Amino acid sequence: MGTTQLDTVPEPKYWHLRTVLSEALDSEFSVGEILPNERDLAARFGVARATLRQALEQLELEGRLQRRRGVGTTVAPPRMGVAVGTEQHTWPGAVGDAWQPVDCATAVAPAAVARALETGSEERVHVVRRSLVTHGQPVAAELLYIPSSSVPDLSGIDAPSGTARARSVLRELQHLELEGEDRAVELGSARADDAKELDRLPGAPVLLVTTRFFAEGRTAAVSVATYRADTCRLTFGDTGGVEIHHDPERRAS
Amino acid sequence: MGTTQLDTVPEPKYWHLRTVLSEALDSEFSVGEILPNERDLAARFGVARATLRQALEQLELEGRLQRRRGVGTTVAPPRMGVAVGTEQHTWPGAVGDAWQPVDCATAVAPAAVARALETGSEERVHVVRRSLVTHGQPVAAELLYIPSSSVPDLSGIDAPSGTARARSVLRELQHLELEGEDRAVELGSARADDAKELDRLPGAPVLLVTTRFFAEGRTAAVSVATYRADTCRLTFGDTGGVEIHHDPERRAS
DNA sequence: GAGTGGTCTAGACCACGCG
DNA sequence: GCGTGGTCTAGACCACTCG
Repeated sequence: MGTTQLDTVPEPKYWHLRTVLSEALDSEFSVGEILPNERDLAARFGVARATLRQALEQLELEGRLQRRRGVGTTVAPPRMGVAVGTEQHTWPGAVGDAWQPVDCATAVAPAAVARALETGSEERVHVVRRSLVTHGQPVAAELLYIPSSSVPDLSGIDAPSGTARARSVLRELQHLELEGEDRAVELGSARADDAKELDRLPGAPVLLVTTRFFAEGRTAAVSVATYRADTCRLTFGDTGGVEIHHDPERRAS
Repeated sequence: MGTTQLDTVPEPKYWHLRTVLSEALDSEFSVGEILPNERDLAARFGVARATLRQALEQLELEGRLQRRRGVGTTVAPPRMGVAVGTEQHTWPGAVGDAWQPVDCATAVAPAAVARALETGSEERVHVVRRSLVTHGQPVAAELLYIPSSSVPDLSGIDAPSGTARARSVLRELQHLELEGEDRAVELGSARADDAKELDRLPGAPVLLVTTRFFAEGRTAAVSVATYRADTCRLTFGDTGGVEIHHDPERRAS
């Protein structure tokens, strides 16, 4: 006998748990249902609460669960598709744009943004804050950096800041002819203020979408948008995208 | 005296630690440098190792650090931009495609893929595995699902499976006229096999890119690509994208 | 106030890479 | 074999929500 050594590499407990829970979610729970609390679940599976939590974190990352302090853990609905890039490019704030202007101020852009805008690193630019809400749920927060040179006729316009100002800046922007845009997506963690706006805790995983807007042969505006990674699927192209991931019917019958 | 209660809401230790470490990375470390080990760092900051690890996890999620078991924690280089969608659409495997075919088999597609392909849920399709390596580093793994109807002339071709077969299937695909494509990006966690291929642990955060390819008025192929979220920034559009995030020079001088 | 998830601790052992 | 990060435990307390 001895050690037959045929035992496969031991799978971590939390990973195995994740799988077991995932299957249970498919077969025994429906969307919105509340799971037993963490202490009970941990006891039921015979693991420490921290281990159980590691498994839940995975499932939350995958958009399968939603946890809220003081409330409980619920089964999340499938991720919602959010259209990010359509084939026909338009300025932010154009008709049909679902984003809501929140306010506007002038500030010095972060160095990397200033570089993209080719403004001096001391130069103040317009910063329009917008937010995207779908089905009553906050989905994304955006900061739009617009140098004065892109909105030259913004002079004696009424409000110095606030929502009205934001609308004015966006309106002025439409006067430029948009020549193209350029986009990047990466993983990030929510800063404290974004987290609050998105109704998440600081450090929550988010998808950062950075867009450069080109006009008059230069970068006329830069947008940095923060999407909730747990609830969103970003779609590109006109047709809306397929919902492929996590499919309970995976196993062939 | 009593509790003046003016103390702000206590920031979690791990979050504060993340900030402190982040600033230290900017000012005192350079790319590739090895940090002190976790036990030492925890002691230095007077926290438990688990707390310190929570802060490191955040920084790894943000692409600032790279941790490898048995080796240590190093300062990560800036994320590399990976072009995902170019304006001129082409089939996978077209000239200039950086993906490497790995092998090919026939299998029953996951239910959601089968639905997109409009094949029967029992029908076997070609599954081409490909991988993307940049600068000697594995970056992404892909599964390409191609129904037989999309590659009708794939008959007496030599190899029944393996890399040669994969190439044959891709070559056949070029004969169709590509009418458009459709893409979605979401956060996921690496399955065991993907994790291995990407040189990560199971559950590592990844960006899932799902693409539908249209030809002859239907979905002719579906690609599911898994990108390392820690090292990649996905770029869309022709110009390559800006590197905006994490910029040490954030503070204006 | 009771119950939830979120944070934190102090310790143990394991899997891996490397010399 | 040694040092690294990865997993796991058993417990404590905190912050939040809701009845």
